Amino acid sequence: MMDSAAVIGALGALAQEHRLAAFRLLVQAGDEGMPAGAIAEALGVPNSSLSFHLAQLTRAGLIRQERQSRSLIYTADYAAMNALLGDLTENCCAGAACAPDAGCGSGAAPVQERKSA
Amino acid sequence: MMDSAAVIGALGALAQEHRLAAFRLLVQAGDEGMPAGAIAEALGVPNSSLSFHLAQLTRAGLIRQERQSRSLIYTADYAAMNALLGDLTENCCAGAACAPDAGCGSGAAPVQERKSA
DNA sequence: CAAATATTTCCACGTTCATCGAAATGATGG
DNA sequence: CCATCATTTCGATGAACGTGGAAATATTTG
Repeated sequence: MMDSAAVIGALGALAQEHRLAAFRLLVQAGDEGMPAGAIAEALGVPNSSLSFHLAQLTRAGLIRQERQSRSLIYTADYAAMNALLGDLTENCCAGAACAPDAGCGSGAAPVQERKSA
Repeated sequence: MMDSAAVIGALGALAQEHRLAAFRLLVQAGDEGMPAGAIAEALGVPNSSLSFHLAQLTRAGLIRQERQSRSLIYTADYAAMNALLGDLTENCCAGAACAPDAGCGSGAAPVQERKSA
């Protein structure tokens, strides 16, 4: 049951090209996560700019930060994302076409496996 | 399969207090929709401000406008919202806790019935 | 401690966003 | 066609956002 402010914060955090891309990247990276530098390189965004965006995502509670020696590893917070989707689904469900059955094994990204890459 | 730009547009459209409230109101209003004035009053936002927000939601494809004599009736576009949720779900599904089973009949808002109000 | 590495914070800049009164546009009725 | 009602567009203003180089902050290594 996220409150409106949290929902708005999460939506706003994802409503930006680089942040959405970063979040998607982290979701695909799985629990292993990725260091800030790798994300910046993958996205082609300067470190300082990316740092700003990662801070936004962190503040929204969508990702988490954890230091691993020199690097700061970022990981997606699935629970937070599911809470957001759940909240949105609740408020979208008007009896009409509800419960989006997309993705989730359809073949989009069978992630979480390629952690040994 | 919304493209990134569409997803960002929709997220950005919902990431604002008054717009999220307006969208929720329209979802609950069902196919009947609501005239701009009624939304403005319900939300306690000046007409001109609300008009701006409704335009944003419309541009994002989340709501639709239809004139009914003097009033402009707005209705939520469930398909668009479901497409958004589907896209987000796809990119959130990392094997972990996927498919948000919240709402959808749980008792949140058995809407779509009270259209004869 | 000094050098090297990984990231963040600071700062200044231009852009976009949100607000709301006032004026303009559209539609209806007498 | 004039008055009225419903809504939007215009315009100005202040706040928040996105950007990226330079400097500052951790952390490991020699």
